[in-house]
Amino acid sequence: MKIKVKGIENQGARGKMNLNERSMIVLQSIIENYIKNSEPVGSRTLSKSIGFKLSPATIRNIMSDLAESDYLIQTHTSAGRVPTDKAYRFYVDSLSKKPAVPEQIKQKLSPVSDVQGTPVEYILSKAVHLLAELTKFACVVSTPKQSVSRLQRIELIKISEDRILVILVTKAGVVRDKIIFVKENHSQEFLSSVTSFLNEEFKNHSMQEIREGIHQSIVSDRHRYHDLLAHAVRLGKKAFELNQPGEMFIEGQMNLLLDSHFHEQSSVKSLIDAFEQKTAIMKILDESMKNKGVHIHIGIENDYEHLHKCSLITASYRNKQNVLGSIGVVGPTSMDYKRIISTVEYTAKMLSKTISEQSYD
Amino acid sequence: MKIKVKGIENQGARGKMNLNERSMIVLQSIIENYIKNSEPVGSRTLSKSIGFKLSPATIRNIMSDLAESDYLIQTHTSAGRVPTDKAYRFYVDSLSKKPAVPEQIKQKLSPVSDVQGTPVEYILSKAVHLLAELTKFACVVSTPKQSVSRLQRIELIKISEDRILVILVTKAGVVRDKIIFVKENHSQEFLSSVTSFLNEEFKNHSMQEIREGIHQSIVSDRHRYHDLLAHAVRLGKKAFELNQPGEMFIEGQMNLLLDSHFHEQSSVKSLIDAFEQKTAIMKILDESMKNKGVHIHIGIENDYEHLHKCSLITASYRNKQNVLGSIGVVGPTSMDYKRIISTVEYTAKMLSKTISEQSYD
DNA sequence: ATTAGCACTATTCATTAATGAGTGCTAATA
DNA sequence: TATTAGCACTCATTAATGAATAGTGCTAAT
Repeated sequence: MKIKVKGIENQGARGKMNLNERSMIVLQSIIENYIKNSEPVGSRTLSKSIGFKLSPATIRNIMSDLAESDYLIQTHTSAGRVPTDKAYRFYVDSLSKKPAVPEQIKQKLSPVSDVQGTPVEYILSKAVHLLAELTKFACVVSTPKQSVSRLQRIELIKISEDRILVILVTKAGVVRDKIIFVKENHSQEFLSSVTSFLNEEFKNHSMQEIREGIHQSIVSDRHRYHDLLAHAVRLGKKAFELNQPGEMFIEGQMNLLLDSHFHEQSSVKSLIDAFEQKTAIMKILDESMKNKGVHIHIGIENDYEHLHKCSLITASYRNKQNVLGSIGVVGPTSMDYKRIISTVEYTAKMLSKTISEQSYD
Repeated sequence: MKIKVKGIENQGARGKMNLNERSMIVLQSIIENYIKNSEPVGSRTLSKSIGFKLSPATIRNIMSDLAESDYLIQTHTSAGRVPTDKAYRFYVDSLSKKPAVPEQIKQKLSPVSDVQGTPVEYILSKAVHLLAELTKFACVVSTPKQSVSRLQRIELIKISEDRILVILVTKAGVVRDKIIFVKENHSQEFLSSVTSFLNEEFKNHSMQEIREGIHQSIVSDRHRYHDLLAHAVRLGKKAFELNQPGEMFIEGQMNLLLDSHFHEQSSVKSLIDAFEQKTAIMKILDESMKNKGVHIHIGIENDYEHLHKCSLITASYRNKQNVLGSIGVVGPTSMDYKRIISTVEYTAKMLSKTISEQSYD
């Protein structure tokens, strides 16, 4: 069987040519082979594993072209070829139809919905744990951003003479508590009044809005004429002050060490650094909240240098109202993108579903 | 200079002899040498590094005896000798005077007290993070056990028709929340009454006591005559039900990989397993709460097989009233015990101090 | 009891050679 | 003109060898 090649803009100069259909198939085949075996793939192997008949020599020519266009590299002269990040990018972009999530994976992730009714943090940690188990890579999940979520309820509880416990419950079902210190010794009855006032005033508003609203209340002077209001505003300001930075749960870091890629290369130190200062990964997760669907960051595409040997697959999770956070996988650039992408996507979906059902809107 | 040897029960048979003073010094010297350089130590090296004059040959004799008594092993015939777990046990037991904590370490741990006023979990994570940074090993800390801590306050908040948010504040300053599902649609006023009742009834009692107390209330039938009481008991039972298993924070797992010992031996897999199913380490932390002071588990002494190449140094932390949890270090058996022990001890002390000051008794 | 001396042993390191997987190029072929 | 067979060449990997080294154990002398 011969394959008809419709060269798309196949200009003379090889180095600059676009990929024709056949070389695309060859490239895909190389990539999938490499993903599977983690070993440079040579023309002979490929000639066998590829769907149609093509001699090693011909394949060598194609591979040579692909190498010239930076889709492949050789570790040394007599070695097979290895896909570059550019190749992986091509590969994931050409994955048009997402494969159905295997029943087995669905089943392994089902415990996520079992923990419905528990604190959101617990659901998240369950999800990220299972994801790590399934993918055998490191997995991360960011806790719901406080600023976007909207207030379901605030409660002020007197704990001691100078301490008040503030409980914030958001529509997403997230409970945050913190202790604020006050100079005046308020009675619990008084705090109850303030609580009622704050709830009436701010329920259903986002934390962001509330902070701004309170700021305005302070700027306006209507509260000067009302003692309760004045105190409510002052306490509220403290209560709603954002002090907890966004958190992130990490699971399965150690998985990466079993992966041959990280084991051989001495990029272990890099990985350690990457997870040590979590900011870079956190940033990618935050970014992922801005758009729907699965996000893919391949190797060199990452801003942070220590992640240059890694790919990140992320997807945001949400309740009915808002995007809350994201969950993702950190693995080698040669990961099985098909599988990981669909798994992450499905996990995010499960997470969204579970959290939505215990949200309050 | 010659060293007079007062042999303590130096019976003829070498294999069964106790350690005389000189061989003790030699053993200590070997251990400290090995801890420092991670390399088998030979008679020649030792002859130089030891405090007093002794020829390599003599030292060889001593070492031979020590090897026969299972304090040392050789990796092969022509290698120096390496301390066994038994040797490390001897070593830590003979560390009578704990060295003062270096000012530098104190300084690096000072941020622990800076986070006073934040949730206990945050203080814990700060402490364990710093400990990992200081020791360069993996560190763990268990969150306060709910059962032992005593109730400062309970609050029931109506969230939706069938959901009630329960907030438990313990004397230790730990806030726990959970959502319980109910069939009846209670009004918030009613919940407030129940709240008052529960607070009056159970404040200052340990969770354990409360659970038992409520059980008794149910067994007795006095509540049958009182509607509020009946509901209070029913809600309280749900509210105080223990559903969150003890948690544990882990930091610096990756540090272990940089350690030459784990790198060379392929015991990495074991370590991964150990941290994967956290129960074994959790059990050791729990155990550590039962007695005061620093606890040391050396290699083979650990029940859990995957920890046979590790030593664990743990210490409990507490508030004024109760032991709350423990913090610890997981490292290679050849860790610098002196330094690690004093660091863990000091960290636990800092933790206790910081948490005590924001406890409510 | 201690030590010097010496034979012995096992690791480590560098060198060498053989093997093999894979390429690039050229000439033959369909 | 596209494909293929054939061959020379390259480089990593492996095994084998031998020299250097660090260490011990034993024995005889001090």
